[in-house]
Amino acid sequence: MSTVAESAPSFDTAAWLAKLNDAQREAVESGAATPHAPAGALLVIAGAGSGKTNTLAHRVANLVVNGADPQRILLLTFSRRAALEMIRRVTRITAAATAAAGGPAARAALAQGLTWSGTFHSVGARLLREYADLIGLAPTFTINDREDSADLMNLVRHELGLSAKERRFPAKSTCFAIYSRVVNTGASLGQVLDSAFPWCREWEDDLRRLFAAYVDAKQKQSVLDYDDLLLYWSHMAAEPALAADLSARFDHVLVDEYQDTNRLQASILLALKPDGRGLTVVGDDAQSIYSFRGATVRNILDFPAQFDPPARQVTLERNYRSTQPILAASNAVIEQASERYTKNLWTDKASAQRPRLVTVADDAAQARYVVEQVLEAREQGMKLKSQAVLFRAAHHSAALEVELTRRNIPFVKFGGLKFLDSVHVKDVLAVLRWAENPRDRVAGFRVVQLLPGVGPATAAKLLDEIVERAGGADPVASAGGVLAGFAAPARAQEDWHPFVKLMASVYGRQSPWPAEFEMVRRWYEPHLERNHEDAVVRHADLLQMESIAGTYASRERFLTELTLDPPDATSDESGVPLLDEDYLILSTIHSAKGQEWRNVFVLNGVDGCIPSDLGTGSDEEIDEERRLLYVAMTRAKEDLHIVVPQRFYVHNQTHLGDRHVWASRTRFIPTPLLPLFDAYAWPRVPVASAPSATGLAAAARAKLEIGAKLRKMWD
DNA sequence: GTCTATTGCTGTATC
DNA sequence: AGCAATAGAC
Repeated sequence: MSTVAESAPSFDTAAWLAKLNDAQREAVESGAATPHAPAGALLVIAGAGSGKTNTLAHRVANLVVNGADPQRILLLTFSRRAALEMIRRVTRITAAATAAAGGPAARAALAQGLTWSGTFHSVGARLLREYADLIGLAPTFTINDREDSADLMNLVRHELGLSAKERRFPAKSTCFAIYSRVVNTGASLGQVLDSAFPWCREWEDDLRRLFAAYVDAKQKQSVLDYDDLLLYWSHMAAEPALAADLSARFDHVLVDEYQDTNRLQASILLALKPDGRGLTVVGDDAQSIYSFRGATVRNILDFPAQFDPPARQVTLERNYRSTQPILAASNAVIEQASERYTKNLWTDKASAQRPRLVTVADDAAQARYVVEQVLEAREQGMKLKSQAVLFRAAHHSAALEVELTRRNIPFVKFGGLKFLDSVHVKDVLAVLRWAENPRDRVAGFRVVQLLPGVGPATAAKLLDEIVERAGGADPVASAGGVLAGFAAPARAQEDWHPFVKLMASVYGRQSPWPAEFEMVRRWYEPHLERNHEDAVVRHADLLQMESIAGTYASRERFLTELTLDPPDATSDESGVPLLDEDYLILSTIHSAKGQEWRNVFVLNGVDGCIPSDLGTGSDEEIDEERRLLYVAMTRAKEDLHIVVPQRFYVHNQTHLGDRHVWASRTRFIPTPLLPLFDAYAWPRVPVASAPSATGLAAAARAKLEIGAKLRKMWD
């Protein structure tokens, strides 16, 4: 086999790019022939199911094949799952492209990897650690997830005396949400309060004080929250001395899901590639569903005009995923938006089956319907894994989960509560985080209070002593000593020594990495048993965690990656199904992004769920909810069921407590759109007494209207 | 100072 | 249903 020359080899590109359509091919090849002198910015508007991932992967592969250095390619994706998928595809495509010409050199280069591939946050974390010394950051900084951040906010809130107000101050998670929104959108506190948190308006001044103190606390403790990863990065990139160095690291920057980035992220890109050369962004304005996180669709719409000459735009409109009837219904739903979108999807995949709009009596019937249909499809050879149930909020699947468990059908749920959020897992992680960074007050506060007899006051005293003893120096050196010499309260005496011993060991890194986890777990076990009735179940979680810990190279990597990219599936009590086993997918619509299944069920297609009654404030919010339904519908390849329970159970409605609510069909499928659906009630009326099909549909509609009337009684 | 019981309030989706 | 603040017992 001959080796490939150093210069760009000339392959028969037609062969491996032949499967792409014209638009895709343009997106792949535009400006990619000269990877060392990248062309101007490129925007790819890629509709749902238009082969976006594949196109992006081809583009990266094409760059590599033409001689680009994979390590100088920055590939920003929405999740680590997406990043892994991208790497897998690029590797495969590159291998295929170079095999004919016998290109081991290109393949070898790729094997060393697309090392800079990940989410904005994880790439940010890596860069910040590398540049930490230059920007006055302790390289051992730890990263707070949302809950840790809220806990820190809470500590600060108490210190400022905001908890003892006459009228109750906003909850810690609300405070943090407000703060985060201000940071991510770049709007003022007042604007954010007006638009998203009007009920907190009266607290503006106190909130401003709180946020200032929160920022101060983070800096003193060397902890960063998610937003800081972007914030520090953008400030770093804005610093001329560092900016040159940063942007010179990467020849190509490619961003997936650009519609879900926020202003901070856009500013980072602009700082990295001010003239747009080598910059490619891919996204779909109709699938923007993360504005609650500060994402703005303006990023993608305004992208071309940011550069001179403006970015080149390629639009992928051909859908390869769904059948024509599914696409027709999805297009009709999105067309009702007040905002126009940049494309219309089409397909030549014909089918006689329209998407189904199924009316059922209630939650329980909805669960039975789904189970029955899933099983029927499986009877006909469709694997459970090819089927998915999607819903707006994590708890919408509760009844279904019960039914699936009862019928012994394995499932994996994406989204919702992560097992990282459970107290026992957080306890163990807190020990490790505190060891990594003894300044981390949230972690320390939590750990010390695990000991019986130690409460907030004692914990605060101890943490103060550690910081005091260290002076300005790294507290790792002094923390062990402070612990050993601390006058522990009488009730904690018995537990104190083992605790000191444990911490001394982890501070001193006396055990190599995964072994250290085990040591911490063993220390924690008695506390677990003392505090929790269901210690056995929780213990199993910790063991699972331990095996996960073993897959990371070091404590620092483990902690960082886990907070930035937590495993996103949760198991039910029956345990995680084995990977080779078949299981049904349950997912929030948000977590279903970028995925596809042959058979898709959308739960609770009713007003109050989609749109969520929390998201019906403004037109923008309603449009986002509409896009959410659009995203859900366009996940389906062959069959789509939107289930509409006429009555569903809500809990904790203000003043009224738990109750049943009469629901009406989602406003996103108004009556004129009904012909695009196969609408029927389930269980079906027995054939003998069944009215004609149209009569049945009319009957179903009449029923719905009654539902709406009844619902109005409660408004 | 810590712990438990009680009462009142609460905004979804996620890196 | 789960968290936050408070009261009262140790």
